[in-house]
Amino acid sequence: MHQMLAHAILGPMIGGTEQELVEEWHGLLARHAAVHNALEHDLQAQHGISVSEFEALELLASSDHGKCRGQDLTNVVHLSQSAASRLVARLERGGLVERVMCDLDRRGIFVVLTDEGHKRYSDAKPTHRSALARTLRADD
Amino acid sequence: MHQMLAHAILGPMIGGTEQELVEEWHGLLARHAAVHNALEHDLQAQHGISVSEFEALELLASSDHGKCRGQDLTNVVHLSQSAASRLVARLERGGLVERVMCDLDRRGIFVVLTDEGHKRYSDAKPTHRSALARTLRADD
DNA sequence: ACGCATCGAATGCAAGCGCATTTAATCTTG
DNA sequence: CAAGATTAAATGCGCTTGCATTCGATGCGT
Repeated sequence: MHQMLAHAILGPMIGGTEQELVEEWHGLLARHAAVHNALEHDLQAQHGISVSEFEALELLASSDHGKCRGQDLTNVVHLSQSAASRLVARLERGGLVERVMCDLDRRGIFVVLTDEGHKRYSDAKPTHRSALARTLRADD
Repeated sequence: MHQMLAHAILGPMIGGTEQELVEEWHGLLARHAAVHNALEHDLQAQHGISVSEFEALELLASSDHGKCRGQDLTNVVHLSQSAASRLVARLERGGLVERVMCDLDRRGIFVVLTDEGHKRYSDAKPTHRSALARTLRADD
């Protein structure tokens, strides 16, 4: 309560009032939810893929030969290792990706973008960018 | 590809290069994941509540008489209506909250913070703020 | 006052998530 | 070189989520 007064009287202090931290966090939450929901809806409706799946495809498309190690995917998608594993399994089931054995380290795998996967990514990209442009700057 | 060159040669243009939108989105994703994971871990480990549950308790604690309409909760937690309903059910099961009939509009409910609920919120609050302070400014 | 659209909330259901564990391959150390 | 530690990935499990639907209550137009 008196924190709101301090803010009103002294103006926004750029340091790190508890009040300010909470406001920044709520802003981050709202912003994230808005963009994520829009992306999820548009990508799902128009191309049948989720946000995480798109991020995975994007990493692959920007990689050499459309291939990358399974672990690199895990780092990118902000998901647990198990969830990332199942994400690859889904993409494979959908024919967007293939899993190939890694010769040098036979524990690991390579995830490789198929032609169909590359096409789906290219198709989805404008939808993705458009949703970003619409929602990322909408509420400033 | 030429987008990266444009960025390197012309410098960051503050308008809305596609490249810039994507970078801003990835930053938002990373930031959200970092803070959310830390909050979720700390709140769960030390107080047995999730981030959404904490947000709900915080709304209630800041409301008059610790009561608010079910729909107000839905708006705050960035969850679907059904998920919010189950969230209240969980909180009720845990004894942190009670559902009471709303007399004026008997479709709706009031969600009321119990004494135990208020205590759990007060206990969790420092943990929450501490995690925010640690993660929200950590990676600038 | 009646019937119909709308609203607030709850619930069946399938899918996705994280945690913990498992399996197999690789690295380390004595 | 053998045994234990470590790593990459997959999987069983319980929980949470969103979508679609349902149910009762309310508001509105005629």
